[in-house]
Amino acid sequence: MLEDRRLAVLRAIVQDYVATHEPVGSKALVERHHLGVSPATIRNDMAALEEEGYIAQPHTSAGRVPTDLGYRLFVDRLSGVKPLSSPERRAIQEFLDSSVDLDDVMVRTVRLLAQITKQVALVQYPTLSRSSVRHIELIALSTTRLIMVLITDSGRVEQRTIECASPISEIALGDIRARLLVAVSGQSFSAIPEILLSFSAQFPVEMQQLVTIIQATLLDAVTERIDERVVLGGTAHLARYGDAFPLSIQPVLEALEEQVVLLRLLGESSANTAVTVRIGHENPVEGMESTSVVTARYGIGDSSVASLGVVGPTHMDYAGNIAAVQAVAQYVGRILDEQ
Amino acid sequence: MLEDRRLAVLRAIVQDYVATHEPVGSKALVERHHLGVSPATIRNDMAALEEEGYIAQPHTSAGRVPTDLGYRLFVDRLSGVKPLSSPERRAIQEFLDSSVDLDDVMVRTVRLLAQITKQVALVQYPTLSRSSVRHIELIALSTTRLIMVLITDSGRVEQRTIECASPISEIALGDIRARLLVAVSGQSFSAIPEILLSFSAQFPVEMQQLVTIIQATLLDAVTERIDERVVLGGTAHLARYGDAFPLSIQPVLEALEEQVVLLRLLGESSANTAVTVRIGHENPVEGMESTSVVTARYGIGDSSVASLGVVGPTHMDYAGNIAAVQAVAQYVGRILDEQ
DNA sequence: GCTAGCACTCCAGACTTGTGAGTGCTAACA
DNA sequence: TGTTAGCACTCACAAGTCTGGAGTGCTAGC
Repeated sequence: MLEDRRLAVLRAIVQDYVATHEPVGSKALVERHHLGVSPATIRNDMAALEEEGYIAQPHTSAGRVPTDLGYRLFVDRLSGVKPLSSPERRAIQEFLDSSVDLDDVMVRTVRLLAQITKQVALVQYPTLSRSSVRHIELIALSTTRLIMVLITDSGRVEQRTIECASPISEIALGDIRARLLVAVSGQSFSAIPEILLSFSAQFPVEMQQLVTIIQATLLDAVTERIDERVVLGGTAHLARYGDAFPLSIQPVLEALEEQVVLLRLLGESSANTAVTVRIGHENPVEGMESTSVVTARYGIGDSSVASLGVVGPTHMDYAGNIAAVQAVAQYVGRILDEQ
Repeated sequence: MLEDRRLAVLRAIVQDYVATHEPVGSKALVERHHLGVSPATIRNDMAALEEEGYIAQPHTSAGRVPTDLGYRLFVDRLSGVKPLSSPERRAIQEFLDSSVDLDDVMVRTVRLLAQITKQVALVQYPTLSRSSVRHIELIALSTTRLIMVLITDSGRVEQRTIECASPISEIALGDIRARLLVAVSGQSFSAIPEILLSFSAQFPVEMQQLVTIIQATLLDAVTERIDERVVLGGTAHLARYGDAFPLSIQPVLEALEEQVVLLRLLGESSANTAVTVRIGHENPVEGMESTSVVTARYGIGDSSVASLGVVGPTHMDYAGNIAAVQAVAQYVGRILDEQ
């Protein structure tokens, strides 16, 4: 009972603080939420909450502000998800439905997510490790340059230009192309390295150089992780906080320019479908100690393939953002499924 | 002579203001630049310059600040380019030399430019209108979906997925593929629409639907302007200005999220190789009245194909930025030439 | 266990004041 | 005619002071 009210107080503090960005005091609390007790009582609860580290005072005689720990408790036990309205859901559906290819889906998703949440949005490209080769093409651009185009069963196209020291004969190239096609077509990416091991053996010594370089390029293409690409959008929302944003937004903007950082932010979400929230210093990235990250895995079929999420100040609307991230993750999975 | 000194005063004001971001007064001016006259004289010149609209006072008893018009005059007649140091040049060369494909060149360029100038950098993809078709491939992904891959002589790969209402027969597809290859291979993009006009006539009626959709997709691919893509980087530099940046950086960040806006910013630079500077309200984009844009065309061979540039506050280091943009444009052209 | 009351703290905003940078003007000078 | 020195004037800015009010913790009583 007592315990219950204390949590209610914490919830109220978080909600008010998120709404106003100003320290919230005991009196304002009883006025805005019908807690059924007097400010004095709330003060006792607040003292206890502060003792336990969930809230803090910027200075004496100021209201309380949730700590990272407080947000954590709020998210874990108190927030609940705020379901999207059905017009919102419909908007998502329609918006994503009209995308034409993978790049387009990614760009649209990031825009959508940024727009709904009014935060910075991140979307990671789906991993290709389970892809298999649909087609491979080798085309000469000049006597010493050629291009390799790799098409996967999911319709993804990868390209590589290859520079060769000595001139390439059309015949040799055709030969390699044909054999390569036979060898790898239909094979999964993960099987390719194995296959390539013995591939060059079937060619005469004078072609070895060319074969080797083509082989290396293909190997590079199938082992390169496209899922290390992250699309970013909505950075303008950062500026909206003005002074309310702790310190400057510069370190945050800087961090967000690094692909590596974006990947770390999206991180390894634990569960498969659940939404992960990293609050403040729980975040592994330097310079982003005052931001929170809400991420979810999205999947094609029922295997999860990559993450997406939003980044914002710790005093964000967790319930809303969690709902949005979850919903978008679901829809993206569905869209990719269809394609 | 008098005229000369007045311009020297303007130059000094711009330089000091750019360095300090604070209104500059007559006394400070004679101290920092050896103008050989007294503050009182400078004041007269300043009054004249203000009269003519080149400088302004934020308020009485404050120093002077250059107006957009003042910057304009400075850029046109006073600044001169500040050549890059040779280590800088070497760094550019090395940095760009190690790029592997077009996307990579674009990304590296934008990073480089942002880093050198400490501003937001923009790089437009080179136009393809003079490209020609090297190879075209049609590959079935499922019974109703196929992918078209178009490879240009410059090594650029364009892809499109095609959805078909009725199942596609392998034989029909092979047929179309072969004829399409004959029809368009080696042809320039600009010639393709003409060629396609009569293309579908050679197929029997039951294949018309498929042929039509493939045709439409190809047409779309060759007429789509890849040069409408712009890469952006260095947005974190915007935040560096803090309060020094007039108003908020939010509208600027918002504007920069729109591809269309980026294109307008890069705009049609007049001359071929010269650097174009748009100052403050000269800028065609709403919300960016207090930013300046320095752009240059870059070219493959000696035809100019696209633009790159930087965006920053009007009180930027024009001499430095102009030099950097020019140099990078040159190197990028050279790199693309080699490829 | 809750509440009312009270003394205490201390920020935020309003107001005041002094300082100094900067100006424009005028009169003298070269 | 252009330059300079001097002077009175303006006005933002910083520092200092004051005050109201929001918020707290504590204690005694219900």
